[in-house]
Amino acid sequence: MRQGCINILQVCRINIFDYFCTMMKRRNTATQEAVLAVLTSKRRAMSQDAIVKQMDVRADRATIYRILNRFCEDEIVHKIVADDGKQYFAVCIKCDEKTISNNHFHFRCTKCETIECLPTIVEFSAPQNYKVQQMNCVLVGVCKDCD
Amino acid sequence: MRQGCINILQVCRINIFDYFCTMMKRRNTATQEAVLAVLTSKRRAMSQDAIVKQMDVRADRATIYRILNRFCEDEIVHKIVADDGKQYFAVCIKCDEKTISNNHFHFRCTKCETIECLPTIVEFSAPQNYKVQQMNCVLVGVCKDCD
DNA sequence: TCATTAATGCGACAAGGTTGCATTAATATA
DNA sequence: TATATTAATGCAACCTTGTCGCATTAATGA
Ligand SMILES: [Mn+2]
Ligand SMILES: [Mn+2]
Ligand SMILES: [Zn+2]
Ligand SMILES: [Zn+2]
Repeated sequence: MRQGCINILQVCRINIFDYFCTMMKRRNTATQEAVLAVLTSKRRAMSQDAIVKQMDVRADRATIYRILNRFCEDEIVHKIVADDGKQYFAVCIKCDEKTISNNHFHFRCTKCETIECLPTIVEFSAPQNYKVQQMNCVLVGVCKDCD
Repeated sequence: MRQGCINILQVCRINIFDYFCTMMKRRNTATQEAVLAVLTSKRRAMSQDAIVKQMDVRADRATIYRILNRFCEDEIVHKIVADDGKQYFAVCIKCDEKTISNNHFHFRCTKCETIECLPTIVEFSAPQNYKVQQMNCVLVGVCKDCD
């Protein structure tokens, strides 16, 4: 990866956490910063246990969940429930060239067991008088790196 | 509902269970028939506990799950994991005028708390070299009956 | 420096689902 | 019909994921 990219990512990460602390009036704690750091560096949808494994700071399970739910409330992270019934969390990337909103497909690779946000918007025509407020769409298969 | 419809549904249900017993070489048991009867009569995606509540025969939780997974193996039922992380099961309807395959959206109504199969096929264009084998797509909102 | 209270750790808990194992009963065959 | 085979079941134990209450810690503002 080019140096430029790393810088952009790092600036981005700092900005998100900064936004979280100042705009959302959250306290600056090592654990919260570490969780966000993992999510932004991996750029994948990750489960609680996967996140903990990547963290340098130790933290309780309940705390991690509380942090993740806080991130969701503040809309810097979104939650996906995969077909294994587990919750996965991914940063809402806004510093990228293309903004990825919440209405996109997710892809679970059965080989590398990762879940990623696809830049593919979910298109549908719901039947008459159905009001769609959220969606949770996961495609399952083999990703480009595993085939 | 017209008498004709009921007849068609009942014939259909008998045929599915008959198919299950003869073609799939499964034994004819009251519990299996009861589970399938609930699913075909409700025509909704139902969770294990919702199914049990509708059953006249009593059966163990583990047994119900084993039956449902057996139905999935034999492809007379399909499984959806909703955004509450729970598994829901729905008959694969083939006796209807329009066949509903597995590649359709599901809709969870937050008011009546039901999950139904929509006749809306999931359309998407996965990125280059991604192989999609299954999907689990749930739209969440308010259904036509609740608004 | 101190007061406020958000954030954390710990334990307990619940829900959902699976598995092992003994028992029951559906089916095929004699 | 009687018997053997083994699929299906019931029960208990277990695991995983996620949440909650409560005491404690520490970030923040005054
Ligand atoms: Mn996403
Ligand atoms: Mn369906
Ligand atoms: Zn992969
Ligand atoms: Zn409804």
